[in-house]
Amino acid sequence: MSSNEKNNPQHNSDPFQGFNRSTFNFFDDNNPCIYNQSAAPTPALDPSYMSFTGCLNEGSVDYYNSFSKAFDMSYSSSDVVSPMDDSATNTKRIDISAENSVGDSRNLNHNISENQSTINSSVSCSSNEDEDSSKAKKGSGDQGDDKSKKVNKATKKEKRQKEPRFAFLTKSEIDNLEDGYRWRKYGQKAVKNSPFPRSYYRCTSPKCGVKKRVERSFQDPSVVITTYEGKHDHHIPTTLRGHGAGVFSPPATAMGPGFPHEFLSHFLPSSSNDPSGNTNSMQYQQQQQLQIPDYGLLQDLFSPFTRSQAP
DNA sequence: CGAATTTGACCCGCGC
DNA sequence: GCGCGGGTCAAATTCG
Repeated sequence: MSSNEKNNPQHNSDPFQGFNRSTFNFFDDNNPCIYNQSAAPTPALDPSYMSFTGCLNEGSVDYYNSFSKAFDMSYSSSDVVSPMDDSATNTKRIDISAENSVGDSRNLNHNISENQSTINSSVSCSSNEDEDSSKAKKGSGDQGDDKSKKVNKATKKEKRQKEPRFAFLTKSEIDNLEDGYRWRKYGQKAVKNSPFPRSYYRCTSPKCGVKKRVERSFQDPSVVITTYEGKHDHHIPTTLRGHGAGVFSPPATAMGPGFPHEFLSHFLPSSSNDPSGNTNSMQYQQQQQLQIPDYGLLQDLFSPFTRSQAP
């Protein structure tokens, strides 16, 4: 929590406040995609930016395939995510290992510093089985006085599956960006070489093991690095308390473009787990929307998601 | 008073 | 083997 967030009137009154001038890039190593979301149209006209649609056209693979790959976890554990090497975006290629994709902000900051006008976000797709299974279950439970916990952890270790990981660089004044899901903070750590701490959040939904890490770039404090890990097995809660409640349904549609975190969050629930069975249609809608070669129409991009989430 | 956050301690992996 | 850094836990604290 940071009391800062809680005391932040913007955060309380308008969860989208911080998103208005956000720039999101997401891509994988095969299909660099940048989605520039900005209230001001200027950045979209900046040649250094690639529009979302342009991104789709540019890449040989449609964006859905891109994300499919991401969720299919075709990468190996210590894979290197090479976000992009695209002169059109004036961005240098950097290699971000799964471990460092977000954890090591030095790489990210390096990337940022290479081009302050283009914020690169890595959708780092990594099979973190080893990392997750080993690291997810540590701490006091292993302290010898509770063997049952130890057993549970071992069990969980076996069950633990590969978790996709997605990192975003988001230009926002708000650290904890609202994405429609409810998160509980379970830790905070100082980041080496950075004055800004890294916060660890876990989805509050039962049985949903999705985690996210939030940290701020020390070289560009306006950039928030958010890493999602895992897939939500549920829809965005509609009973969010406070600022979250009801934000994403009608308002998002009315407001135009939704927040890309929300956008991505709709990818997170696996289709097989979707009880409503309409995921495919959603994906279809997404693809259809994305075919529109007009940046302005991106305002409609997220509407289908928002509508479909209504219970 | 329940829920969420804070924070120090702890564990583990990795590099040296 | 040791130290460092990342990640997690859980008691204490704060908040609504």
